[in-house]
Amino acid sequence: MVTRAESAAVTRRALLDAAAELLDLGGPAAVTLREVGARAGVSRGAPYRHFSGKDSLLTAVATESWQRIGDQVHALRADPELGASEKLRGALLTLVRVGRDRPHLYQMLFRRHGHRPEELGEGLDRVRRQLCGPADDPVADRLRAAGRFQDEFLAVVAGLVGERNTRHYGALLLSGAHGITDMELSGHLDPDELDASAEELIDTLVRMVADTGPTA
Amino acid sequence: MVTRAESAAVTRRALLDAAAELLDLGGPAAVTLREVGARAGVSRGAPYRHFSGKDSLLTAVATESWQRIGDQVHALRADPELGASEKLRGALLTLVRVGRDRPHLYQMLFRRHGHRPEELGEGLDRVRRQLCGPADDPVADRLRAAGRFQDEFLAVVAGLVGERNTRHYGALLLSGAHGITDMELSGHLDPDELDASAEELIDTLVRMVADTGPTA
DNA sequence: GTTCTCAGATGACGTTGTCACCTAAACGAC
DNA sequence: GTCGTTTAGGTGACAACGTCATCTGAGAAC
Repeated sequence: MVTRAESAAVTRRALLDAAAELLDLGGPAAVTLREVGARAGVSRGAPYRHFSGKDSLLTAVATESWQRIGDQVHALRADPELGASEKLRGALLTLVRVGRDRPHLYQMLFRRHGHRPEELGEGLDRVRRQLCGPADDPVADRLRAAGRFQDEFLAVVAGLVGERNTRHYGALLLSGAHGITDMELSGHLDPDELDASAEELIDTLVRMVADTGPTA
Repeated sequence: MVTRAESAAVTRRALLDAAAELLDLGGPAAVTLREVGARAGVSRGAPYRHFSGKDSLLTAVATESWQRIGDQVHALRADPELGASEKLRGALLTLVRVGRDRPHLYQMLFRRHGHRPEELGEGLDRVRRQLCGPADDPVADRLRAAGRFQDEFLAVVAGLVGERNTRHYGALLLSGAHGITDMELSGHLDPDELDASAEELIDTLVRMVADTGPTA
């Protein structure tokens, strides 16, 4: 016999997996609640028993990905065979790797929420709900998971620059790695125009911070 | 009397303006072809006479924005009262300003296209068309407009680092500014966790490049 | 055994992007 | 001027989507 809680957990897992798979294949537009339900072996309305809507489901997928990334940096931080700058390089390249392997998922990691739905006329209720509505639960979870990753990352940065500069240079390094990844994914790092493999850019960034950070 | 070409150009302009306005108000989801048509004084199907679809319309809006940004950097580059590092700082802050003033438009500037629509099963034809289909004309225009901005930007960078390093450090600076902007917009630059106003981060970045770039 | 609870199924509704078809006015050739 | 052509724009229709109200049936609580 299968308890109800067990079966619900299995379904929830299957929904998340199906959503992640469809997201990888065709981006957010390909994540149809109908198709997600079908791949999870349930019907179109079933996801609403586990998530408040499509946005919430996609946000949950992003949350799990942030947790995995945080775990990876945690493991990398504990590796005794790596030096401080190697750990930092590895942590930054983790973002690049996720971006290359799963570009649509990467986009979800940095999705914006709730920007200026101020004066939307009288219609467009659907859009307003989408922007203002579920901005409480799942988004907060995602930012919390991202915060855990940032804590791990800052611990790595602290090994390279002084305690006093960790938060500032951590933000700079993180923004830099994200920007490099995002520029590459969006096709704005044209090799004919810019001398710019992501790895070389990150190496330059790490080197500059290692040279400047501790003494600044 | 109004010639047909004039009236069509007016309509096209009105469509672009309406789309940009709706984009600012509620993001891409709020840009409805029906509402765009209504605000432009035409009907729901009229936009298809000027753009191949919704994606093409939004891409055209982004293209115009890249052109404006390129013009701004061009004007800033010609300003005789600014030093090299001030010009660079101003160019980078241009991106930050666009991101803050018009976050949804900023997202369109770096939108991805055509990622892995490989094995999408038998259904989902709509998604496949959306990913593979109009990836020829309007996207190329957008990247061309962004390239013009990059040329202007690289000319600014060349004033700070040597000719030999311009393309590499230009890519690094551009990626850095974009990453900083995008992290701020997506809520990942928590002031409690990271010591990170966008302005300070960009100042640090410019200072590091100015110290390291010319000699590397 | 009876009642409650809740995961899931189903029908329905409104909205959307997109297309096929139609209309009429500007245009070019003569 | 007239006549066919071109084309911006309007309209009807269709499928797909997110979402909700409602129903059903099986585990859980007593």
